[in-house]
Amino acid sequence: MGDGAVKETDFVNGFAKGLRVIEAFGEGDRRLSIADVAKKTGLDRATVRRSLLTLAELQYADYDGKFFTLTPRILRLGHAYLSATPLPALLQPHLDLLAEKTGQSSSASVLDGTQVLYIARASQRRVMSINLNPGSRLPAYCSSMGRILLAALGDDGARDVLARTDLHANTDRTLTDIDAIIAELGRVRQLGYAIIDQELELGLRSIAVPLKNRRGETIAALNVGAPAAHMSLTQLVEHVLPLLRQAAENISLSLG
Amino acid sequence: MGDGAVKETDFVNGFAKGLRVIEAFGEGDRRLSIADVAKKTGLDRATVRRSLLTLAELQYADYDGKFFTLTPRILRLGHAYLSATPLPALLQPHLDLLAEKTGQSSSASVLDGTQVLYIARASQRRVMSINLNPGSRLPAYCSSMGRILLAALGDDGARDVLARTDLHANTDRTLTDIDAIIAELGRVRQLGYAIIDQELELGLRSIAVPLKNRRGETIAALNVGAPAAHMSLTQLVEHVLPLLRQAAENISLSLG
DNA sequence: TGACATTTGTTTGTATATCGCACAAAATGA
DNA sequence: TCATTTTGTGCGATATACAAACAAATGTCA
Repeated sequence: MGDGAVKETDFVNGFAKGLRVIEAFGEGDRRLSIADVAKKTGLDRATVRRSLLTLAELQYADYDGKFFTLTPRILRLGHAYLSATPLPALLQPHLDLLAEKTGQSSSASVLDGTQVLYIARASQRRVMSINLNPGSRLPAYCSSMGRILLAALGDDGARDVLARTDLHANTDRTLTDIDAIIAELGRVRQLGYAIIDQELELGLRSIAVPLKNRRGETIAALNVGAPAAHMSLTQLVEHVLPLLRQAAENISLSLG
Repeated sequence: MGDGAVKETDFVNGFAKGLRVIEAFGEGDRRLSIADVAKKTGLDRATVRRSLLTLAELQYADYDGKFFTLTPRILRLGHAYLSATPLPALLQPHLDLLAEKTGQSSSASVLDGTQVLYIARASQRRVMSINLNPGSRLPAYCSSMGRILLAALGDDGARDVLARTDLHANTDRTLTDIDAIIAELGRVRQLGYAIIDQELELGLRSIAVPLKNRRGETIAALNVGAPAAHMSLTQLVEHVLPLLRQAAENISLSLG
């Protein structure tokens, strides 16, 4: 099944398919029928049905005879990561402080495929039209943290990711040309920070810096996002950037 | 396999076992060997091995040849719930506001078995020795939101849950006698709020109120937690309780 | 150190469970 | 009503679980 090096007998198909079924609830509707999930996942309806009934039996999902919905219990799975991994817990108080000092929202993320994956967040106020929390994903190519994480991959690595990305213009400011983005990543590397000015969503600006371990490797990105009406680009660089860098520095030190 | 009404053929064992494997990472160490997980879950080593290799193949886990660790990608699963369910997103700005007004942490939770399960949280400062986030769980019998949610079950329902709970004294103030807790739940019902004064952890107080839908059913609990040194019981009731009630009222209205 | 016991990871054989297909039944809509 | 979509169900082919055996690593003690 896998294209990797593992033997077929070392792979549990039923488990892998079940995980795809859970993820089918990620985008859009929370109430899905068996046929809905089958369409979204491309799995056989009979297989989807068994997976969903398994989730319902374990109370990870509710079933009203027609539609399935995930229950909060499914949060246990992500929590297994959040509680066991030191990084998110370590970041949280620093993000809280950043949010407090700037009066805006502050987040941390890592790269997951072509997307930025939020691992921690402190929100002072809701800044975007969508709700962000640990587990949320945004496209890397047009988010400030994504630019930081792509820049850390080097030109070749970044180009690989971008080649796999669906580059579309969320606003009329969005960079969608690979070479233009690669050039921007060079500036990001040189300056040590990335700024996104309404490329993801009109009215939203954000600035991000890398979080590095002792070996100088970028292990995550930190950002502060603000409504364009609240923060000019100049303010972001002059007022927020020093705070971000300070936070990154403090966190790096406590990484030990 | 299940003890419910589903037929055996409608249950995917491999999936159910894989989920148990993921949850094995929830408590304690983030680096687990095959044997570690087998011990924690009670599953056969060979079965655990294939589940873990499946997770690694799908990049939900890393494997260094000896230990497995979950990757942030596992957050996608919990996010499937958070992004698809309106309640957590609806709650977040209200919790943010509560945290800002009180200068403390504010959370929302639902009951999951004998435990309180956090579905949203706004932290001004870290108040507890442990890190809480969506997916975190605390025992219901000795937490303020737990008392609210147990009270909503009625005496019989609450007694059922408590009978299944491992009641132990976290501090010398913890109520561990079922009848004493049931009596307290009566007061909670009457007053419309629950207060925990260092029953869960020394130095921590918290106050919670129910969040009700239009039919008057309790669908979640909201709380504010504070270090005992920052908030007296009187302050909680006189200053925080009105804010909590106001928030619950506002949220109820926006439930439509 | 070296022999022995324990633990761990991996493989194998076999009974059993699961998959995906094809079809039946039920629901939905024109 | 009929057409369409969705759900439920036997069935043969295949995949998986379990137990047991094995190999490798690790720990223990004289």
